[in-house]
Formats: sequence, C-alpha cells, structure tokens
Amino acid sequence: MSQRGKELASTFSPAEIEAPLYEKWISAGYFTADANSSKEPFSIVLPPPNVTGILHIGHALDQTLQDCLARIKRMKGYEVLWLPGMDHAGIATQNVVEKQLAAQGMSRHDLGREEFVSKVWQWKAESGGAILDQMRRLGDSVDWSRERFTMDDGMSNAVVTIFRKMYDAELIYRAERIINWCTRCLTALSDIEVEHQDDAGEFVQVRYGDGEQSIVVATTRAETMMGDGAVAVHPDDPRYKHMIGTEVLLPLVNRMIPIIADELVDPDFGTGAVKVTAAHDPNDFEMALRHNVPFVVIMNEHGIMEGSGTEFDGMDRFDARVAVVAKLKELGRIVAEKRPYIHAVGHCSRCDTTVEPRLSKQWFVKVAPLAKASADAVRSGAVKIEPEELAPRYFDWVDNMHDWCISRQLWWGHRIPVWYGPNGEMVVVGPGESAPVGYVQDLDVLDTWFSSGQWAFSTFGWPEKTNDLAKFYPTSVLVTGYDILFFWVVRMMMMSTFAMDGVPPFKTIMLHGLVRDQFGKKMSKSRGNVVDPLEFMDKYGADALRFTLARGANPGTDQALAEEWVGGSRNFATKLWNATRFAMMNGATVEGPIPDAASLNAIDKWILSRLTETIRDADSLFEKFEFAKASELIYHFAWDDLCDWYLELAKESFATGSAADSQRVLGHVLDQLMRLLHPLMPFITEELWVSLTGGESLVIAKWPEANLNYLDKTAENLVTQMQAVITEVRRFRNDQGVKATAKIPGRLTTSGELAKYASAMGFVLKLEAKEFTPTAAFEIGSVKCELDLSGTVDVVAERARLTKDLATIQKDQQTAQVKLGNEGFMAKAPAEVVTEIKERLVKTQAEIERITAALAVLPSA
RNA sequence: GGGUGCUUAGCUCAGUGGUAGAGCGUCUCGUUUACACCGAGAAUGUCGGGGGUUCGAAACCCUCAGCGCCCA
Repeated sequence: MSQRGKELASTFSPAEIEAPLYEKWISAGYFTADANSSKEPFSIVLPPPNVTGILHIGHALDQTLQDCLARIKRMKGYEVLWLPGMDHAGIATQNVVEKQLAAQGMSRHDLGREEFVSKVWQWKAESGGAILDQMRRLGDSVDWSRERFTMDDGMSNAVVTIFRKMYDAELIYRAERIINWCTRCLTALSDIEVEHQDDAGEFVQVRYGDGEQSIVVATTRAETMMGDGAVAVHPDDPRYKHMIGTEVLLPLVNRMIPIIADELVDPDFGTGAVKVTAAHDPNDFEMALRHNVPFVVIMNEHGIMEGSGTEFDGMDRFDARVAVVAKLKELGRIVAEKRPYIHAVGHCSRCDTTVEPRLSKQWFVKVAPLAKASADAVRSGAVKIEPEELAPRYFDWVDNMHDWCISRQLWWGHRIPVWYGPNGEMVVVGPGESAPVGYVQDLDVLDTWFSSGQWAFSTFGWPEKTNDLAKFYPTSVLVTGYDILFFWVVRMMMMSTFAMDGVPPFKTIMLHGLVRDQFGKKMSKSRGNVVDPLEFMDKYGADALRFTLARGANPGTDQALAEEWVGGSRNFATKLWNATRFAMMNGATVEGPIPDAASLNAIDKWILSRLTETIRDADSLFEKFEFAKASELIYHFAWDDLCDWYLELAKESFATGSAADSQRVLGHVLDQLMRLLHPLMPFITEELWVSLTGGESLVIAKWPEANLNYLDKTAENLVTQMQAVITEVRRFRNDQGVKATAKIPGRLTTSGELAKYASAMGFVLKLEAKEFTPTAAFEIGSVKCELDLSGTVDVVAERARLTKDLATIQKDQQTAQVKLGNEGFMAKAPAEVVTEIKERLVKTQAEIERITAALAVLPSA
C-alpha cells in the first residue's frame, strides 16, 4: 500500500496498482452498506447481468456510470448501497447447458427434468458468473455481502409469494391464446422477446371459390390456408359488400367457408380480402372470436404441417409454402404473385428462428392496471426519466401494452406454483404451503423477467420487513441502457408498484445509450467490430476505459468508441501521474492552513478561482447525469489550466525557492482535483492522493465543495493576459525559427499588476534577463517584448505573420462595423450586446493601428 | 405503415438567438531535470439542400434529401 511521500515511479503502470487497491477497499469494508446507519440512504440495484454473461463494453459503460454515482454519494456522506447480482436467464442458460449435452450426443430429455436442472446448477457453480470477477477489474464499488441471484432461496420465495398475491388479485390468469412460439426452443415467448426483421417473403393472390362465387385473397402465408375458417373483408368495401354472409370454397381442402365483415381489414391492402386462419395468426384470432370462426390447427410445435388432412402433412412449414403455391398454380388459382416481398417477420430473440404464432394454453399477467400505475408514477413526477426526451417512448409502451405471457416451456427457471388435481382442479400453492395429495405441478416455468422484475425489492429481503427494505427502498436511481426500457424497467415498475403498495422502485430512471464502434456502427459479431473491455483494461488500465466511456456518455445518446480514444485517456492518467510527481518533488503539500487569498500572488489566486469554478460546475453536471460534460470539464482543468499553465507559471517560484504559498496552494488543488476525479478514475486518483496527503482513502474522503470566496475575476483576467502574451511570443519565436527550448536574451516590459509577473512569463518563455541589444521588438496589448535573435529578423516570416493577423482583425472590425451601422440592430438589439460590439470595434481599431505600424517599420525584404 | 431522432473540421461528437468548439487524426518544430503516453506552433467548416421568421440563425418554423432507431 502506498504511503505519503513515497516516490512515484516515473511511468504509471495501471496493472500494478489496480488489483491491490481493490483488495484494500474490499478488506476495509468501504462498500458494505449499513442499514442501521443514520446517514441518508442512496441506493442503486445493479441491472443483473445474465449468469452466462461475460463483461461486454455495454456493461462497462453502465457500471462505470453507476459506480461514479455511488462513489460521489459516498463521498458526500450518504449511506450508499449498490447491490450486485445475476439473472438466471432462462432460455439463454438452458441453451448453454443443452449445447454441452448435445456435444455428448444427448438431449435434456435423456437426463430428465430433475437431473437436467441440477446439471444447470452445477454449470452455474463451475462456469457461471465470470462477469462478477470482471466487475472487480472495473473497480465497481458494489456491496458483495449483499450479492443476489434471481433463483436463490430468498428470491424464489418472493416469486411464489408475488405469484400468489397477483393471482388472488386476479392479475394472473390462464388462457388459450395465440402466443409467439419458437419452434426451435419449443417455448412461448413474450412480445418483447420477438425481434422484427425485414425478410424477403412472398405475396400471393389466391382465388377462393369459383365463378360468380369467388374472391381473391392476398397472403404471405399460403401454407396456412388449410387452416382457414373464413374470408374477411371490410364491411364498407363496395367490391365485396354483396358477398358478405355468403360462402366460398376453400381450395385444396374443399371446405366451404363464410365471408365475414370486420373493421380490422384494410381495404387498401392487397385485394382487400384476407383469409382468416384463427389458430395461426393473432389478428385472425381476434376476428375469429368476434365472428365464431372455428380454430383449425394444422401445424405442430415443431412447425411441421399436421392435421390438415392433405398431402402437405409432414412437411416443414417453409417447404409447405412452396408446395402449396405450386399446387395452387397447377390448379390455376394463383392470380398474382410478388417475390421477393419484403415484410416484417418475427424472430426469436434468442436463436433467430422465425416465430410461429401458435394457439396454446398459457399463463398471462393482466397488465392494464399495472401498466396504468406505472405510467401514472411517471406522469405524476414520482419517478423521473432522464433524459426526459425518452419519456414519450416509455408512455407509448406502457399505454399500449398487451397482456404478458409469463409461462415458458423450459426446465430452467421458477416453476409455476400451480398444481392440478385429478378432476381438473387447480390450486396455487403459496410459500410454505403444500399441494393436496395426488395433485401434479404445472410443467412450465416463469419468464425470466417475472423474477428480475422484482429485483428492486426482493433483493432487500421482501416479503420480510427487513431493515434493508426500510432503509434502501425505493432505490435512488436506476441506471440502464434505453434498449431494455421495455424488457426490464417497465416490468420492475409494474411488479414493484404492485408489491410495494404503490411505491415505485426508483426515484429516477437514468437512461444511457449504446456503445458503438469508432464509426458509429452497431457492434456485432457478424460485423467483427466488437471490442473487449477486458483487453482495453489490460492495455490501458481500468481508469482509462472508465474515463473514455464517461467522457462519451451524453444523456440518452449512443456513443462511438475507438481504441485510440482509450489510449488518449491513458495518456491523461499518465499526465496526472507526472504532474503529481512533479508537484511533490517541488514540495506541494496539504500541511497547514491555506494562506489567505489576499496574500497570494495572482497565479495562485487564479488557479484557486478556476478550481472553484471546476468543482462547482462539475458537481452540478454530475447531479444532472451529464457525465460527458463533467468529464470534459475536469479534463481541461487538469490538463490545460493546471498542467499547461499553472505548473509552468509556478516554475519560476519553485526555481527561486520562494514558493511556500504556491506549494500549499498546489497541494490543495491536487488534493481537490483527485477527489473530483475519483468517481471517474478511482484507481490512479487513490494512489496519487494517498501518496500526496497520507490520507486513508479517497473512497471515504469528503467530496470537494466549491469555495466561492476563491472566485477572482481580476486574477483570471490577469492570467488570461499573461497567456495571451506568452502565446504571442511563442508564436513569434516559432515563426522566426527560434527553437522553443533555446534560451535567448529578452525582456518584457509593461505597467500595472501585470508588471509583477514579467519574470514569471519570461521564465516560461526562456528569456534570459541580461543586458542586450534588441534585434526584434513588438507589442502585445500593453506589453512590449524585446528580443535578441542574435541575427536579423526573418522579415518575410514576420511580414507573413503580421499580414495574417491584420487580415483576421480587419474581418472582425468589418463585422462589428456592419452591425453597428445597421439601424435595426441599433434599435432592437439588447444594450449589452451593442456595448459589447462597440468595445470590440475599439479593440480591433487599436490592434489594426498596432499591426499597421509594425508593418510600416519592418524593413523591406 | 405509425412514431422518433440525426445530418457541424478527415473521423467521432459537443454546441437551443449575439465573432464556429473538443477529442482523435494531419502538418511544422523540438528530447527543456514532471511527462515523447510529451511540449510549442499551425492548417482544416458557404454548420445536408432550399425557403421563411428575426436587427441578427448552426440553433426557431416550413419543405426536400439522406441516414438511423423504436413500434406494427
């Protein structure tokens, strides 16, 4: 562990300090929350990663932002709880273990349910949760003593409890419906587990019936026509009005089906007549209910045609489509066909198989009352969405939600706590209860999101009335990507408001974007542009990765990420390291009181003023979740103000040995800067701060407060002038081909306050203060600069420099003149703007005179 | 099809009415005892096109074009 005054290595190596520092924080127990504390609580639940997951760049962003908030609040004196854990991830995890079995030529059915599930637990114990170790690498200040898993005993108990509670409240029911079915995973999927893609299908028009009594329907799914129970048209469609109520012959199966009228039919789509396949299409299902159309099932769970009584039985659904169309063509019933026909088709979000709408008996959550409560919580302002521009998307979703299918035909997950009796009885078995003898349990498990929807309260011990629940619920803020707003956030809102008597699970929902590649393209395996956060941490350190991500995190928007930018953040870390090392070599200290501002020189006053502004503005940006802007602000203070200017300007006093005040000021500035940066870059700041101050740890150090007494516009103006002078002289030297490192005789003369700092400026400019005969002289504002170039001035270069300056300033002058000559501007622009432009005009005129004069005395080339 | 967002320097992005900015990249010079993972200096934009509002527009309105996302 580092100690005060320890000499810092000349190069910063993240790998050497990160792991030991994390160990230090853990063993000190800094991240362990105390539910009995009198401090105000601040709590976050980590969006639980899948137990199968490894840390990807999206996690790194999500967790960096959460850690940053947690660390700030901890430093601000809150009792902070950041609760970690994992999700059992039903389908994903089952797939992983099934794949392993398949490698041995086995299926889960060879093992049987019980053995398979224990195999999954075994897998979890051995290979699951790799992501948790990777989170340590990132520096996450989570409370490991409270780590949870969505299938641990406590959460399992909570799941059963809430199922019972919702069932009793008639919010859970069982029904036969059209659900999204994956023919590969062999399970139902909820709407959000279906991804719509534009696929190249076909659009064919088929003539049903014959002669007078015929109608042409348009469809993309010809293979389902054997299951048709009707043809539907719009009630007001003049083309078909006369046919409503009559029957037509359904080809291939030669069955008579009615023509019905329903508002749902779009007369402008296709022929305006559609087939109604009640058992294989959700819209058709709705229509069928209204019109008593029979449900004809013609496909099995694998997507194989079955029960149609035609030659197509036994064929795969996609082969059948081809065969059916071919047969219809043979029969002369194809009127038109379009191929390819691009349209949206649902795919399983897990395995990409085309989803099949399927009639089946499933468990559902009646979402209307829950969704309304969730919407109201945001509308009333009880829950804030950040950035608020994303709130309409939330409303759009919760206001139009379909009932949620929660049963899954899987083995890995929370088994539905419903038991069936021998005579069709059904009983929900709550916690601690047991089913009557002879009853058998429902075979299905619950949707993963059913349990993770309880993450904000079950993790605190619900349904027990625990101290954690009392202290930390509702949580302060939920940080997550906008991409899982619907998957998870809405579910948490619904489940929590229901379980917690109307108290929503968080006060603020902070949404961030996705991390994309360096060209702003989505990362994907197929594109080959996926980056590995662990690799970046290995190469550049965790702080560099975190800082890069935070610096790109504008609220609610995606960010691009390139390896070079992480490298840039590593450079920043090295800069901090070297600046601190240099400061300490020059006696920077936090010992003793900070001298009264009044007694300080302008350079010290200036850096304190800038520090104050930086703390004030960064703090306010952090409070508004403006991570990118806060990071940018601190970065420029540290690099530009502190390193490029303050340290350079202070070198003279360090060199001359009269630097006691500056040593104390510099110590203070670094101390405060490290605190301010700690949430973003916890490792390096800790290392440097402990070394500088001898303090125990930044994790428990006090968050910096802006001392407004340090604000000093006079000092700021003075230093701004000094910067202008130095920059101009450097430019002159550069144009004259004088190396920046070369010491040359020279002097700066001026009057007033600025005169006191002529030697500091001269020191930065490497001007030798000795007797000499100037060969070059020029003015920057009120400052006269005389130099001995030990030779003649490069007249061509100097003329070019001055001519360019003149052109720039003349343009400025013209702009100002045009404005002031504009009657409308003079009459309507605010007084302060007019004053500002007038001042600008005066300045430009002075500059023009100065440059013109300088050009005039310049010898001709 | 409905909704929504974007278009600013080579790239990625800030910038919601008053002289166009950052990071990375580019060019020139430079190893000065904090730092070459660095320093100094420089170049680079009719702010997607067109129209309008305004004394004044990158910003506000309309329109067109291109790209993206969400939902169906």
